[in-house]
Amino acid sequence: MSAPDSFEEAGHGYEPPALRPGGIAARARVGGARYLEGLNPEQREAVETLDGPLLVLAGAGTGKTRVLTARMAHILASGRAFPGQILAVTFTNKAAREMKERIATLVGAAAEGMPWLGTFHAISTKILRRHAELVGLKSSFTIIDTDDQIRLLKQVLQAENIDDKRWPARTLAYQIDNWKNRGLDPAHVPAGEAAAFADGKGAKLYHVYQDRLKVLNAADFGDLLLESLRLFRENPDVLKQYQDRFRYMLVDEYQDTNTVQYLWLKLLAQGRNNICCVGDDDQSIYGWRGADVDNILRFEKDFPGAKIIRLERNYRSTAHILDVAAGLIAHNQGRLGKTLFTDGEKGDKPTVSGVWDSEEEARTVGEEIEQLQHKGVRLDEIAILVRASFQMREFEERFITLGLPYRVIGGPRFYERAEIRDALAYLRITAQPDDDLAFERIINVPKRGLGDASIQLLHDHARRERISLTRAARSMIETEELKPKQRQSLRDFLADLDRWSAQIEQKPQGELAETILEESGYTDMWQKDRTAEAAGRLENLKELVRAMEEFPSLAAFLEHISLVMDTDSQDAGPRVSIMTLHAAKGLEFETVFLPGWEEGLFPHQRSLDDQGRAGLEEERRLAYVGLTRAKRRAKIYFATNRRIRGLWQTTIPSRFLDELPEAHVEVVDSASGRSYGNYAQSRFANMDTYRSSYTTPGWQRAQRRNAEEQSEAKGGAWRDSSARRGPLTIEGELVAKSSATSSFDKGARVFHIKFGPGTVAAVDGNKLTVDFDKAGRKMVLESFVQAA
DNA sequence: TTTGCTTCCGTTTTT
DNA sequence: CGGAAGCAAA
Repeated sequence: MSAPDSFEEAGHGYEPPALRPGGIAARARVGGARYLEGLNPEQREAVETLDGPLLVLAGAGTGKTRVLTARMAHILASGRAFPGQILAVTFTNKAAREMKERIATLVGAAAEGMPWLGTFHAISTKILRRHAELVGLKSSFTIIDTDDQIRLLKQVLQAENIDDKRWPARTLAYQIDNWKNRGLDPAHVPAGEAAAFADGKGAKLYHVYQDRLKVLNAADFGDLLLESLRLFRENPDVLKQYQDRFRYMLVDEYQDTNTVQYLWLKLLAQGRNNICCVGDDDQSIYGWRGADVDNILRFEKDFPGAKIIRLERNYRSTAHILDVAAGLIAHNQGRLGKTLFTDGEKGDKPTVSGVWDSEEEARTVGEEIEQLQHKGVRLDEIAILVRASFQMREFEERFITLGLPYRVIGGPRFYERAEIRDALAYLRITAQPDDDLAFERIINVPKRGLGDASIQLLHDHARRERISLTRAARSMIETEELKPKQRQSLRDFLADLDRWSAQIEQKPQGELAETILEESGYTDMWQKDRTAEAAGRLENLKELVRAMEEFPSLAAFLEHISLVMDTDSQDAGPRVSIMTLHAAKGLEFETVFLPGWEEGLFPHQRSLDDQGRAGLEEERRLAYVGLTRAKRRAKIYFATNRRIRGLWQTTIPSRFLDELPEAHVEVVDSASGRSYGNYAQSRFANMDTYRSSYTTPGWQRAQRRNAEEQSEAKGGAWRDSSARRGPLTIEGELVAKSSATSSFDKGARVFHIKFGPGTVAAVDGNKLTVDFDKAGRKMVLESFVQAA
């Protein structure tokens, strides 16, 4: 990022001609612009209102992205700005990418570049790199993630002699993030909060941490925003440059902005005052990570003269679904107010079913999906949206048994996986020998006999001499401080490093990465590992190398990796999606299953305890988000019993169920024909009808189950618990259907995607009982394993 | 330095 | 109950 790019010359202080013959403007203008076609009046107004602050309140499924992209096309086509003069911010890379693609289709290559379309973080980074020295960084600064952040904080705590048991680094990291989200640097932390951590040392630690980051020439995610805000505040001339430059600003998902982001936007908008924010207060579900709904609620006050346009015409869901969602969200108080409608069909009423427990819930959902499948519904049009990820397991297990293809969305991102982070650390340390965090991460991975003790010595030396760990290592292999074995090991490692860095210019980065991973013994380490995940990890490493090849150089790759690397591995074939409600925002499915609508789980107890009414309202918005994902069918479930932390607990139907407008909801019995939880009871909130948990069938069953499970192998318990439940269709069906004989014999070695390698213990038609090396005994369908 | 055992804790997650 | 993290013993 050293070469000054086109910033200085491109459009700085230069007015683009209103219309340029032969340019985009002329092309798009002919016969009423193409990008305006098919917009409804409100959407069109939102696209054409270019001057002054504008808030577009875009309900779920009302064509928000369409408006944003059309608006950009309009700005470009009308010659009001060059691509480089539009600032367009999103929260995720995915959103940014989608927007880029859609603009490209609208206006063709003209939008190429759109250099300032990106995430808050990507754009701040870009700005920060240009003026890094003004905030005490070098433009090549490293962006560290949460993991590095915590390790660094541990060191800080240690250096300050603070017991990291009583005051965990995680908590401090959380606190610092929190401050950064609110735009507070160490000097501005409120005294009360500063005192709350480590007996008043909170602010001091924050300060020390920031200093350490500067020494390491590093910034954490929070810094990207906070430091660029500081840059603007302390350097009015720099701010002015950007204010002049950005003739038009667009902000996606404005309800998710936190305080720094808000302040940052506000500063920039003071230039041209053409800021358009798009969002939906009813879909604000990230309060717990700093998003401040008030930002959107306050818009008119913050930006005087602001215009508000509501998009309420919904193009996604049927009327009943919208009515149910509307009825629910109407229970929230702090909202701008907006009611979705559709001219489309009424459709099916969303259903609410009570089931006995989570097992029956998974079974019922599984059966319904199979029925839908028979009706011709594609599996990738079906999603299961849960409140908490532990709910996923039961569905996964059920689907494995059924042989129903599914995919779990979410989970650790690609670049957060240990193996990827390790590989990146190797690359970082090769490219930038002074990257202490990278050094520390991999110095003993794979094991080189350089454990905590040796690292501590290195640290001491580095600190004493004020040099990086790599340099410290170089000088320490010349001394007697380390034991001979360690010294040799370290010497070898440094030799490796030198050899690798010498090849940076010679080899394409992909090849270099392969070499490094080979020679360091890293690949080897995983090849020797026989756990279930090892194969996947090696696969991920290959994917990393493949991804690297897309970049022009190793440095370019490293610069982008921390912000842009995505997890999207598009595995083929239609599958049911399982994900959290949070992960579902922005997506849509024909059919949506919404299990676990019970008090305590949804709304989540923690949310209620910590946030009170605000928490409840956010949970309700989450429910709203869930419902509005459905195009045609929404199916809600609640279980009467749920196992939480190993204990069976009797649960109460969620209050949200009572809030659904009765006229638009269908209450159905569970598939087993027995409706355990009585929805009618919950409607009138008669909690007394629930017997004490000591006498409920669930508790008693749990007692029996626990007793039995202790004396049984896992596989046996599985079989047994089904038998105990009376007639269980699934097992009978599967066995009956399987006239085919398995191609595996008892004793065969097999490999399962989820459970890893194992040995076949028994064969029953197309069902195998397998003793997995790691996961224990499981019954699986033959089609789910491969010969190993 | 590494291992196996104990303890603790338990919602959501982008960058 | 199950996973992660931390800690004492080999």
